[in-house]
Amino acid sequence: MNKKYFHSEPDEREPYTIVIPPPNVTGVLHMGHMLNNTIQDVLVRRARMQGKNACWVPGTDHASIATEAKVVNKLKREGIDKEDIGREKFLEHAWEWKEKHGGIILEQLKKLGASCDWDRTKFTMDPELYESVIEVFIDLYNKGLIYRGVRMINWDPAAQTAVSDEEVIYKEVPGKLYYLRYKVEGEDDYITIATTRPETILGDTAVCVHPEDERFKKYHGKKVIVPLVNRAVPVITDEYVDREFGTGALKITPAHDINDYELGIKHKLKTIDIFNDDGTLSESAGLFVGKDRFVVREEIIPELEKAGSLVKIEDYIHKVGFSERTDAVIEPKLSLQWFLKMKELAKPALDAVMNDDIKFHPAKFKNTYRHWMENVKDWCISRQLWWGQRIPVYYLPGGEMIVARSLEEAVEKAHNELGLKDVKPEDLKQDEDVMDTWFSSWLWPISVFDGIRNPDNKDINYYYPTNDLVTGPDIIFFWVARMIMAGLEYRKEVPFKNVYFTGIVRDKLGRKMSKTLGNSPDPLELIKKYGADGVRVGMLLTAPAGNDLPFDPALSEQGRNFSNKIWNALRLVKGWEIDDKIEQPEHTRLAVNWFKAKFNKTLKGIEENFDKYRISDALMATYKHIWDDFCSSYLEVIKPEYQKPVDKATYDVTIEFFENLMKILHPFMPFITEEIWHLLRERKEGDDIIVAKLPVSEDYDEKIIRAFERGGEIIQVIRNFRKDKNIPNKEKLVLKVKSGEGADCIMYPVVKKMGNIEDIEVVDEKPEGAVTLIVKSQEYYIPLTGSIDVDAEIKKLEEELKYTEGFLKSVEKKLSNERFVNNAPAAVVDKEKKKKTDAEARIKVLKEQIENLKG
RNA sequence: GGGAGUUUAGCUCAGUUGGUUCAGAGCACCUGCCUUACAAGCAGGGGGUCACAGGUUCGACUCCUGUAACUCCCA
Repeated sequence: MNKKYFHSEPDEREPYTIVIPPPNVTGVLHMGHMLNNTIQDVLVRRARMQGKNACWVPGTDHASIATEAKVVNKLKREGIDKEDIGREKFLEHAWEWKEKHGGIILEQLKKLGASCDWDRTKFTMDPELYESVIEVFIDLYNKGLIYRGVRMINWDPAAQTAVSDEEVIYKEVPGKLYYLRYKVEGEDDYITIATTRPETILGDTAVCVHPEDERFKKYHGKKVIVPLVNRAVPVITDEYVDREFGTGALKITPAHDINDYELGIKHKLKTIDIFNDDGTLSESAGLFVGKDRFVVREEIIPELEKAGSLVKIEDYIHKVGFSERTDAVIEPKLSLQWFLKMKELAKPALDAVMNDDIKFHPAKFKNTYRHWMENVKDWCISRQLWWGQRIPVYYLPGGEMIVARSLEEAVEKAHNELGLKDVKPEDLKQDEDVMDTWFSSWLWPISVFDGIRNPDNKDINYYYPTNDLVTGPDIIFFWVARMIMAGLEYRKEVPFKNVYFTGIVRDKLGRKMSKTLGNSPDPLELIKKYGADGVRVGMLLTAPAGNDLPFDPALSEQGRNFSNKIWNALRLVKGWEIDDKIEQPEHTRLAVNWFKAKFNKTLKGIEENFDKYRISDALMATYKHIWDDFCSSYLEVIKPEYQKPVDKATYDVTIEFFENLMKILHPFMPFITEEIWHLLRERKEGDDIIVAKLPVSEDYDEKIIRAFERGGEIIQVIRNFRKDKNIPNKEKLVLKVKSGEGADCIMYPVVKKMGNIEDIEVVDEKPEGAVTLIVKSQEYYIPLTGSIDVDAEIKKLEEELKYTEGFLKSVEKKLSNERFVNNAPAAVVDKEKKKKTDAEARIKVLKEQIENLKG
């Protein structure tokens, strides 16, 4: 669409805003994106058609670890080492890479039909977004929420950077449990410990036992000798130790295990860091220096055996943390990092969700959210990388820290605030690290409107808070929670009103789709095969909120078939010859009235579905309404006889119906609906469906809907009758109605047309040689010229009778239960009574029929 | 190990405050049709002890308790 319909500027209309969850700039479109963005597009298109000023802001994030890794690899292939060319040159390469490969994903989204405001495309490293991040860092630092400290962090030895707790994935892997014995100092006795990581004994600074554990009481206060390195370390006691695990004695390596670290602080133990940043052993290990941790794990065993320290080895399955980005085994490591205090920020953010200022769909994720927020830990926001916003902190040779936007500002601060008048720019050294990518993303709903730097600008005031956020539950903490914190901190207002959590797209076997498994279909191939509309429908049909979605490419086929059905309906309608002199037939008039009512009823249901964010239900309702009600029912009724023209009134109203149907379908299937819209009638410039006014449901006549249903039932028994008796549809029949209460139905003209009935007339008695059809308790007769199979008829009727009698019995049983009649609400009892009389009437009819046939 | 959630037709899921508008939908399956919009279709049809066991109630898919299986999150 080149007509700028996707673009939005603030005006007097009500805004409707979505910010895209920014995909990784170097990524390519996968099925998860398809689902996610299809849902956003449905919401945006609907809002636009409701007359709101719809704005969907697209963009990408810089994905520091992933992108840096890619650029490093590329340079490596060219024989260039990152360290050799230095920071600035490296960043040039990174930008070059971004310009070349970045944004492919946005082009792919366009193919899907995503109606983003492409003029507003943002990138987390754009100058204004970069600056926003820096401003926020400085602000939070000044508020005392950001601090620098040595903490145990998750170290990714492959990317050589710290990662946050959320970026560690724990997996169960088979390993070994090694039993090692430590000699008690000065005695001929040993304590045996169990460990999964024998290489870390080089960093041991204690052995810990449970204070109550009788087995070890005699060792309290003594020292043991760490094998190989022969270091004497104390035996300490702590209730943390699980007596059941291993031998009940635990080796303590404060530098390389988070729990050991805590114990180390508590018991004031020494800390020996035996690893280098790349996962090899350092000088302080004393042995195996320079060798990789996993190599050492193998090599240390024979050494331990030689030393007589190895007791036994058992197979053991344990959980190991892996880096989300590089899949390297995470090394807990002590490191100097920047942290953001979370407690204060979390409190209001938790409240906002719990009191429904922000609604989660489905609501079950409130639990997950609360649990995390109540146990929130400080966020490690520094990354040892170059691709990202560099931490705005400058160090003086004396160790003083200055937080400043620029070197100039830092120098100035040194002069004026610290009184260090002779500080020169070259004396200052900026922190080498950059910030976590999520530290950009958490500002996204604000920073895309420049609301951090210019908190009172037109865009932010108009578009913020945004309406809906559509994302996966896997990043509820990474992103959703933190955006809420940032929103409340910087705008004093939630960043969005609703969060729609999609499911995770899986393959037919229930496996998560991933590149490594190769089980993900290429979305663009699918689009080529089934059309963007088809794929959109296929995705949405099986994707209720929060449920995982086992994707089967065949689902897109259903979507394509639906497109096909619509094209055929158009072909039918546009193929009619129009005659403005003929009258509208009665059956058509009835069908038109019925369809109006049915349309409004369906529309009401769809509106309710959208209110509850039940997108797939809304689509299914639309789908059935078009296929079943419009194509199978309405068009079949009004369809003129072969090669006969249609009256003008009917044609006009049918086009109108068609238009309305295309409108309600448009958010789901933008391409076909726009095309059909222009084929339905001549349009003026700018009369496009994307900006058409969405119909709003009106009151409707329920009676006519019920009457049509009844007509349908009659048609069905006639059709079954024809099939039974092998009477072709072309042969006209006469239908007689037994006189009485239920004899009338306003839809008889429709029945005549659809059942190919010559005439419907009311009679008092069953005509000679006629077959009886029963709808509810109303009798119909069809006179037959040939003979009828009396025995078969009787048999059928008797089966029917038996069933109805059984039914009556169960109802009577209920009604004869005094406690039911006394306790149940009157309406329920009445309903049962009605059922009873209906059943009785039907039984009477059936019995008479059988008598007649036998007689 | 701690917490949350799920369990309804072959598959994916609806089922609001307990009462035949509650046992449903789509797909798949079976049967018959190349009927002049559409075989990517039309007309019919079969299929579920609502995970299991108890309990509350006149009445339970729906409420309570326990059991089992699966999923996710956290450690």
